[in-house]
Amino acid sequence: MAANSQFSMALHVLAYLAMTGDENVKSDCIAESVNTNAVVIRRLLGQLREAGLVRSQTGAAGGTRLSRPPQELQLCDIYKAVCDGKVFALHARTPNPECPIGRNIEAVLSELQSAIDRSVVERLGEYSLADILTMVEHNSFKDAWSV
Amino acid sequence: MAANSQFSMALHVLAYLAMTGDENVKSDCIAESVNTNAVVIRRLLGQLREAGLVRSQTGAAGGTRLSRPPQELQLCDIYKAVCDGKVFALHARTPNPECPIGRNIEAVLSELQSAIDRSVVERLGEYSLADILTMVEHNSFKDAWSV
DNA sequence: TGAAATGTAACTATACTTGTTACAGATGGC
DNA sequence: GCCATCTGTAACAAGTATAGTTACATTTCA
Repeated sequence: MAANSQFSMALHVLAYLAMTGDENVKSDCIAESVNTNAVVIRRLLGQLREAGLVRSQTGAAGGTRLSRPPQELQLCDIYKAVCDGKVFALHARTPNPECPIGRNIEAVLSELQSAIDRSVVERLGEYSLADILTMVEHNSFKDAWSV
Repeated sequence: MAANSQFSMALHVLAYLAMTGDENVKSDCIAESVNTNAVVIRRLLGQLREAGLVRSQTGAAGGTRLSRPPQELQLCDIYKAVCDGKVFALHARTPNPECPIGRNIEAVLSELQSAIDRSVVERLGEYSLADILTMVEHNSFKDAWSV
């Protein structure tokens, strides 16, 4: 229970909603598919809702559905909705400013961090939720992720 | 104290070793620059040594130095030496195999994970430790990381 | 009004990272 | 040979993030 599986769960949840189409889906149903607790799902849906990716209704007959068709949901939007988007972290403590390296390394690392994070987002932007759904339904992912 | 700053520390340490050149550097000196404990540095150096990026000598007058010139140390090698290289994690629990999504999503996510991780490594492979040292020394990182 | 759903707070268990102390082993200088 | 000095590593503490769980207020429809 350590690394961040939020993105994986989010894709699972959204693929499920894409499959069910334009109807309210209960968090219990999703939780059963993901094999976790319904509250975990509702927490995740909360982030997706904030990002405008899904809509929810409270009350009886309530539930959640996609706010846009799967073709219009890019993976980078999903990633940004549930992750902080940092591939690596900067120093925990600020380095020694009296050292020539320590004085300047943070600025350089920060730029590098931005560049790497940006490349991840760009790569994820090449695919939509519809692509994921297609691959899941056909179970044919071979050759799908162009190298 | 949560996210992984190993890669940042590794770049700092290696930049320091690149600056000092071909001499044995004590973990105490590096620790002072990074602003942490010498044991933390020695632990990190252990991983870099396993990956063949540095050499160490025990005993008095011992220390650590680069095993190759900075131009030949690619950032992707450093990344792979100290990180597991996963931008995101897969499900904590295996999804429900009786659900059409749950049954196939893991394979698709695994492929996606590989593709994203690969793109990070490729991006990091565009730079060497010498590039980092140059940027740190000149403190001119603007425009350095081509978008 | 009541059943059924969401939204959210609170708590626990687990695991990872970092920092720290302690000490065995290696090495070079005297 | 002895000793100061360094590495390598085990062991432990502290802080923090994720995930799982229980509980409950709130909303909504029939």
